[in-house]
Amino acid sequence: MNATGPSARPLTRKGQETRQRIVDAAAGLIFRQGVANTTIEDVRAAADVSSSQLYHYFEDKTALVWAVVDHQADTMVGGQEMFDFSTLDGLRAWRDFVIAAQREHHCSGGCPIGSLGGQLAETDPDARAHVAEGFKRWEATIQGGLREMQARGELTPDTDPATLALALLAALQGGLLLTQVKRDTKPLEAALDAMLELIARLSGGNS
Amino acid sequence: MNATGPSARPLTRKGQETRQRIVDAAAGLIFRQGVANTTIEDVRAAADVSSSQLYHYFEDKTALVWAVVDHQADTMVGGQEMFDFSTLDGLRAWRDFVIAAQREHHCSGGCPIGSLGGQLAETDPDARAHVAEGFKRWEATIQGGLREMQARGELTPDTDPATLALALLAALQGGLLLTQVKRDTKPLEAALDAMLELIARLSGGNS
DNA sequence: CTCGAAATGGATCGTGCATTCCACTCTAAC
DNA sequence: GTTAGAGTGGAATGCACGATCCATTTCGAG
Repeated sequence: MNATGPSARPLTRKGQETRQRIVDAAAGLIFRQGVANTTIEDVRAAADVSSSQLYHYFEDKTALVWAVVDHQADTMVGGQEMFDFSTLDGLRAWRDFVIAAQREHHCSGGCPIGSLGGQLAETDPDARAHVAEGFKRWEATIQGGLREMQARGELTPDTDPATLALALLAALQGGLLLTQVKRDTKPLEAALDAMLELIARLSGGNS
Repeated sequence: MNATGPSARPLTRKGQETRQRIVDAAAGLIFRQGVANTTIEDVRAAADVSSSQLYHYFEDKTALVWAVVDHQADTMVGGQEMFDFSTLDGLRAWRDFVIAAQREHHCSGGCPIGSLGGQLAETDPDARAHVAEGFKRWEATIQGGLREMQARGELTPDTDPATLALALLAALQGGLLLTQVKRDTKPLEAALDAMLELIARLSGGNS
């Protein structure tokens, strides 16, 4: 779950801090400008470290990217824990939150994990696996809520929570991508509302 | 809609062919390895041209990328014309086709336009606009079908075809992204099936 | 035929950027 | 307080890759 430095070197407290500073800086830059357009020099300057430190903590640029992927997955999945995916109101609150967040960013950047996936999937198989792992954890969170919902009888028994969670995550990712490209939250709203509408209908209501 | 060469130079037939060969080669390479990992030299070799020809037809690499974006949008939108988005059966046929296509590619590459959007949105504002334009045309196709469906009374009147088309496209994009990252068609299936289920329910049926 | 422009070939250049290296300093265990 | 290894600084290297240049051939209108 956490990319280690070259050959799992031991880290002092100070070392951990520096390493973290590097990952944070890299994550921010990569989110804003993409993987390919973020140079080691950019990261070096933003994290206020020397280039040797970068290579002290990370084998090379790809290793740093892996660490960023894991970091973003942690952040993203962690940030969803405050929401309740087991009620329609909880899902709606989440929907509102996601949309508001995009609006704040002026619809730029897309999904911190998803966009990494798109950039790395065909380039770096290991990174792709890291991203896939991140999505898996994310799905699990959503799935847990839906399963709970179903256990309470608020979701038709013939619905598969795993599949529905996957569909919801896909709608989110696609909505974020279109929103990023169009610089407009409408696609994200449309995608999430459509999925919530379906879930509402699957939970007995039908309007 | 079509990126022109440096200062709209006139093109002979042979010139058009060469230009097309370059765009085709670039599109293929970029689809397989991404924008950043496709070098001018790669394109040069694949298209079997000299580097001067590349710069004869395209101002620089970004201009070539724009042409590729337009080309992919044309291909994608054109390729959907054979489907009927105004009936549930037509939509299902489209669903099957898209999924089969992914399976053939071993789930790699994602959406030819969508993945470009993800890679270029924060890097090249002009390219982002080109991608947005492509999506707009794509939406229009889907929207047309849904509107027809509604005109026949097979879609509840309070449904907005534009919004639904956007949601469907988002589900497709997200499904393709997850499928690309996971190398498994399940996410794509889940996303499209969910949207089709919703559309089915919006067209009167409710199971 | 012929002349100007388009098309082509390929060598060359310049540099952005990942990576390496070595010298020096700090930390913490014993 | 000594020492081994972690941490830091910054200069130096090397090359991949985008871009330029110029010479040569082909095309097509008049």
